[in-house]
Amino acid sequence: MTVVFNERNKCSSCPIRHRAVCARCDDDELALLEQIKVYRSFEAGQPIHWRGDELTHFSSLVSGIAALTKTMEDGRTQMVGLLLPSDFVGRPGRDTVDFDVTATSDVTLCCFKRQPFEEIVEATPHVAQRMMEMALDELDAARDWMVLLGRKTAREKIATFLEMLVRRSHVENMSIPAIDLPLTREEIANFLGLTLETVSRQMSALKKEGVVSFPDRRHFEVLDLAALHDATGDDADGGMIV
Amino acid sequence: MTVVFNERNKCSSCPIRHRAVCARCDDDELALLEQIKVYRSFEAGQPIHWRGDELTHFSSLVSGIAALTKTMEDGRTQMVGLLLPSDFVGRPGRDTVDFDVTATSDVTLCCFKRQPFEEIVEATPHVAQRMMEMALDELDAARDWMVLLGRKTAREKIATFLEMLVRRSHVENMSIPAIDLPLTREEIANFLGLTLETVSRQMSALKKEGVVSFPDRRHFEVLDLAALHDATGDDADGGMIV
DNA sequence: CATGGTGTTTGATCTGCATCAATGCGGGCT
DNA sequence: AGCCCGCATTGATGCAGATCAAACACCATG
Repeated sequence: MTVVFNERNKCSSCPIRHRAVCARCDDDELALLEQIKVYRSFEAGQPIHWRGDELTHFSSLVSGIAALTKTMEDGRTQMVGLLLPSDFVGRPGRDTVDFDVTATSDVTLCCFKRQPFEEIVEATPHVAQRMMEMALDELDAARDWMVLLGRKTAREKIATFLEMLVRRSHVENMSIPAIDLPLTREEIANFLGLTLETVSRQMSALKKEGVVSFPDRRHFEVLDLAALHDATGDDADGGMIV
Repeated sequence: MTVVFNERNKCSSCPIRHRAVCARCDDDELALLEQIKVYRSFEAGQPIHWRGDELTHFSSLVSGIAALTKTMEDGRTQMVGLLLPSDFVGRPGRDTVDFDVTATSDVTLCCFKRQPFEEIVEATPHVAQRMMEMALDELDAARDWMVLLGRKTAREKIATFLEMLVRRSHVENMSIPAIDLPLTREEIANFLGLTLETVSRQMSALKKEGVVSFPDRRHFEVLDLAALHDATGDDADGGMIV
C-alpha cells in the first residue's frame, strides 16, 4: 500500500521519520523498529520493485519521488500511484504487488524487514489501525483519480495535477515560490492518461493564459490560483486527495 | 470500504451470511453480531447513501446491485465502485464517504450499527485483519480500473467489463447460460468512462462478430470466450480483480 | 389496441486528443 | 567552442469516441 502525503504522516522527531509507524509507539516498540530498519538508495529511473516479485520489505519514502505503474502487453502504461516523501509502501498480509515501483528521481527508502514488521503490526493495534487508515486514504485518492481518468478533459487533468502539487507542497508564505514538478512530460502523461504532446500543449495553453509559468522544465509557479482551480472542474472544496 | 466479490467472501452457513465478518468468529462474537444486525431494503434507483452524510452503519450486500458514484458539478458522473452480493460497505475509523451509493436494482443490506461494530473490529484482531484484506482487494481493483479508464479503448473496456461479469458469476457448468447484465447502458457508460451510445455500439460490434449475444437487455451469453479475452487487451492471467 | 414512457440502437456529424513529424532547447561531454 | 543526446515544444493530419438526432423495442396502463 502506498499512502497519501499530508501533514499527519510526518514525524520529524522520530528516527524512523514517519508518524505512519511511530507516532503512538512506545519506546520498546520504537527500539524494535530501529532494529529492523535499513536504508536503501535508488538512482533516478531505477526500478525499486517489479510487478509480481516478492515484497521483502515494508518501507517509507524518505526523499525523492517514486511511481507505481502498470504496463499493458503492448506497452501502454498507466501510473496508479505516486510516492512522495513520507509515503508508505507495504501491504499487510500480502507478499506481492501487481505493479512496478520505479524511482523517478534519486530515492532513499527507510525499509523494515517484512516478517518482523508484520509481527509488530499484528501485536500492536494502533499500528494496525494506522495501516488501515493509510489504505483508506489511498483508496479515496484512487477514486478521485478514477473520476479524473474517466471524465475530465485534458485541460482539467493538467490543472488538477498542478493544483495537487500545490496542495502537497503546502506553501506557507504567499510568495509564489517555484514548485517542484517532479516528473517528465511523459510520466505526467502516464499519470493522467494522456500523451506527452497533449500534456505539453495544455501546459503551454495555461502559460499563455497567464495562469501558471514554467521557469524551467522541472518547476512551475502559480500566477492565478483561482483560475487554476476553475480549470480543474472540481467544486470549491473537493478535488484530489492524493 | 467496499470489497470485491469472490468465493472467499461467501459464507452460506452463517446468519450474517458473510465470511468477511464471521468466518473466524467464535460463538460469542457471532451472537454479538446478531444483536446489532438489522436488514434494510432499497428499491431500484433509490439512494442508499449520499456523499458526505454520516455513515451510521457498516453493511454487507445480501442481494441486488449497488453502485458507488461520484458526480461533478456539471453532471458528468463516474462510477468508482460496484457492489455485488457479499460485498461490504464500511470504513473503520471514518464516518463519511465522498461518493454516493445507489441501488441499481432492488437491494437488501445486512447492516451493523457502526459503533458496536467498530468495537468488535478493534477488539478482535482477525476481524480487523479481514477488513484490511478487503481494503487492499478494493485498492487492487481500483488500480486495475485506473488502467482501464486511462489507457484502454472503448472496445477493450466493454470486453473487460463483460469478462469481469463472467468471472464474478463463476459459472460451474459449461452450458453457456445467460449471464446477468446488472446495469443499464448509461450505468455501464459511467462505469467505463464512455457514453451510452458508444457502449451500445461496441456491444453491437461484439455481437456482430459472434463473440457474445444478447438475449435481452439485461442478459448476455459468451459465444467465444477466447475472442472476448483477446478483446480485453489484458495478458493471459491478468485482468481486473473487481 | 392505441398510448406514452423509458431505455436502446443506429445514423450523421463534429471535435478533442492521438499520431506522425519536425524543430527547439539545455546540459554534459570531448 | 562544438557536438550530441534526452527531453520538450510546436505543427499537420487522422481518427476514436462524443454529440446531436431519429427511429425502435419493450412494457405498462387506460
